Amino acid sequence: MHNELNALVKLMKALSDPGRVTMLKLLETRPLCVCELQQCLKLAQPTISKHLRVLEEAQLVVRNRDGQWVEYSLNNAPDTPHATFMLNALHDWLKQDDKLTALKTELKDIDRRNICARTEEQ
Amino acid sequence: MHNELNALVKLMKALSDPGRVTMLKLLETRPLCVCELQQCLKLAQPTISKHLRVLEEAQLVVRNRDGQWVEYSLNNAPDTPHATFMLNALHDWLKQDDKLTALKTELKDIDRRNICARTEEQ
DNA sequence: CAAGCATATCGTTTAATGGCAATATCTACA
DNA sequence: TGTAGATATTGCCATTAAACGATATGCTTG
Repeated sequence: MHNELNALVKLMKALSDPGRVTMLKLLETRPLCVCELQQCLKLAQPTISKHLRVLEEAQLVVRNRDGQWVEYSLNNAPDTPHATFMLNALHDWLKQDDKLTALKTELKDIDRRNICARTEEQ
Repeated sequence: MHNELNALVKLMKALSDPGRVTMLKLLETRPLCVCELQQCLKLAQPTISKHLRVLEEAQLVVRNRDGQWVEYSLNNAPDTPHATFMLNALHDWLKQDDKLTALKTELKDIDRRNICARTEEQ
């Protein structure tokens, strides 16, 4: 279905989850891989992956393999302009959110090369 | 919960349903009561009412009683600027949607004074 | 090519959503 | 006041969505 309404609804649905919005805000800082997002969001790895797939299908993020990691970044050239529009809007929003700024700070100390998913899960 | 993130997610959730988006697009034409929206959307009256409540809680529409009817219109003075922003965005979107333009045309022939909900349901 | 880590997928459970019929509430008016 | 129409609420069912553990896949490196 090449329906603009459907695409729009899918985009809005993708933005309808606090975890996914948080991910997008974190990706404003820099591209991140799954394990880095997992560290920040304290969610199980499959949950993060699934959220990222939703964001990808809404054209909000793109994936690039980086060795053993998969790096996700904000999509700055989506098929539809709506995704870009919403990413720009989101960039201006939530600037005062303490939780988000704390997470972004925390991000500075996170390095994908120092993360072991198995052991961190405990 | 005076959380901007939560409010944002609630706003996006409200925009995550094709029926609700359609309602907002129709309300761009003029204020509408429940029975008029029901005529356009072909959904049961309680369903329309429930959708309108979601839109209202997201600050996207306001309600005003007009005699025996309740008139809903786009909210142009919400507490948060996000709702206005999204209504403006929506105004520019979906301009080519055939189904929507057809509905808006149909709207011209719809008059709340000629609608009898009970009989229309058959 | 085997081991190890990162990521994706599968299967399941629980919670949230959307739809409707039935019913309650509110307004107008005879 | 009592009847009728418009809207809201309630209760219920079907579908979707979110979370997780278990497991499969992919890449890197010994």
